[in-house]
Amino acid sequence: MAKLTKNHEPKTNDRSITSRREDFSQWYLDIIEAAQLAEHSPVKGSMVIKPYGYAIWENIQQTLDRMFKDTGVENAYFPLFIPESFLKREAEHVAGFAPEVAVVTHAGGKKLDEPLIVRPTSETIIYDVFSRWIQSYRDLPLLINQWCNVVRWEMRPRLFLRTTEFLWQEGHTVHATQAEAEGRVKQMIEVYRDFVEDYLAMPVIVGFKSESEKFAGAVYTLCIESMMQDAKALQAGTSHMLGQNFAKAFNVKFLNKEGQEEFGWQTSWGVSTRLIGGLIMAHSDDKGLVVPPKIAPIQAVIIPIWASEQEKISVFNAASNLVADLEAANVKVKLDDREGRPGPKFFAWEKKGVPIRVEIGPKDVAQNSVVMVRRDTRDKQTVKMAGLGARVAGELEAIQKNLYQRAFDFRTKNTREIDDWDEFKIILKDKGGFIMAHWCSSAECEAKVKTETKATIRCLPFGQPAKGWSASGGKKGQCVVCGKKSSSRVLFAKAY
RNA sequence: CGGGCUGUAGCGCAGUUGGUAGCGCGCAUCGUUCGGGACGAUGAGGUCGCGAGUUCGAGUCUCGCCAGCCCGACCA
Repeated sequence: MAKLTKNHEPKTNDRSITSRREDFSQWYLDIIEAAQLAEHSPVKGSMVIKPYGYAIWENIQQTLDRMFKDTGVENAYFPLFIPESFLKREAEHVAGFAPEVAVVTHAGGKKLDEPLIVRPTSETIIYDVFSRWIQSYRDLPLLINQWCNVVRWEMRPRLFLRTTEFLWQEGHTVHATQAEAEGRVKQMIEVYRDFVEDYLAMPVIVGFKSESEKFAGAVYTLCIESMMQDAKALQAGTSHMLGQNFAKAFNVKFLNKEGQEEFGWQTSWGVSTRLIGGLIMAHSDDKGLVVPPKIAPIQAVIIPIWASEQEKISVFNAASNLVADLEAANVKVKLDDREGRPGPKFFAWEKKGVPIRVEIGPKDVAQNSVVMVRRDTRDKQTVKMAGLGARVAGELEAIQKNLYQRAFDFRTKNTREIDDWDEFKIILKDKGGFIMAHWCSSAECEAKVKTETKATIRCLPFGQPAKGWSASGGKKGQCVVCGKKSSSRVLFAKAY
């Protein structure tokens, strides 16, 4: 578990980001503990999410939920337990998930006729229900989302990134045509991209998963991939084109305008509490968590400083005016009115990643000013009390931009185009990061890369000149492994 | 399931050739303090991972088991 020194600094305090890569997992755990986000539960692999961590999740939920609803999606809820036979109806799906499902064999004091699985994802049970909801093309498109927990019995759990039980949302849609379904797949990955880039300030690369990495049962999978501060990749969200695979397995049919029976075209898409893990690894520093303002439960904290009782009265007086001013400017503000010295409070809020700290003491009251400190740069300045709300709001925007830019620059610095197999191996061993390399599309070459370097194909990127990698993605070349013809570069990286 | 490391107070750790349990932080009370982790005094807190064995005596030695972490296979 996390080790804190006697002064409660994360123990990697004096190290730079690069040197910390050696001990990145410990650093990551330190941040989670220091920020009071989560802890291990008595059951191996599951975690307790503490109030502050959950508050971040709630902000993620609320924002995404609004974005989904803007595209016509509605929320619903489906059962936790799924008959085992459901899982088996789609061949690829069962092959992909069977090893990691938890199975309930006994309940109510007796053995069940048919075992129930705890959902690892809900395609099967939802589509069984959909088959009864849908009769006519007039029932389409059906656009449903659910927020829930799922269970996947993974071998190596990791707080937030891969826990046995995790919270997520899973969207499931049914469409009358293939084209419409494909449009939805694209639309939702773009929603994820917007959310992750604009709110979580994590630049992502959007693309297709390779055949071997796609969702079990999908025709193809789109994903967003982000780079963490140790230059490894994190899959932050996926959107699957299911074609008619599940429709055929679960009898999701409708009558078209011509009165003919057709199978529906389906999609599913999801993001999870893993996003919180991504947030931590993308932005935090050796002082603790750094939360982008747009997702922060508390955007500004006011710390009053006083010695005498008289000072306390005047300082609190001024502080409560500031609270009102900041609230009027739509800043989520907290006044830390606890007893105690200011020093420990500074550290406590810094560890939680609150974007802006406002210090107000007798000197400030006398001069009608306050001290404002940014979490991202730790830049400290004296500013006027009047108009503080607007000033802080502006600063929050600047922090949001800066975090994105910092992550973007880091990714750029650690992304390389490689055409030589030996160089490919050396770079992955010594530096890691993203490698854009040509690939012949064969599963053999993909597997060879994985065995020899531990890197995988993260995605086959779309061209995205505006926001991401844009170099010679479209140019033809030769597979970095076997030398055969390749039509474009793909993204290789070691991943979480 | 393989390879390595670790289990002693809430957390981090020390504990010598086997001799009756310690330190730091944190916590509680009081006082002085209060602009980047204050100081003093007093105090609470332990089935030394579990179980056997050796011994007058085991945190320490032996055997077995369990748990956790790291590295691989799995993965949102």
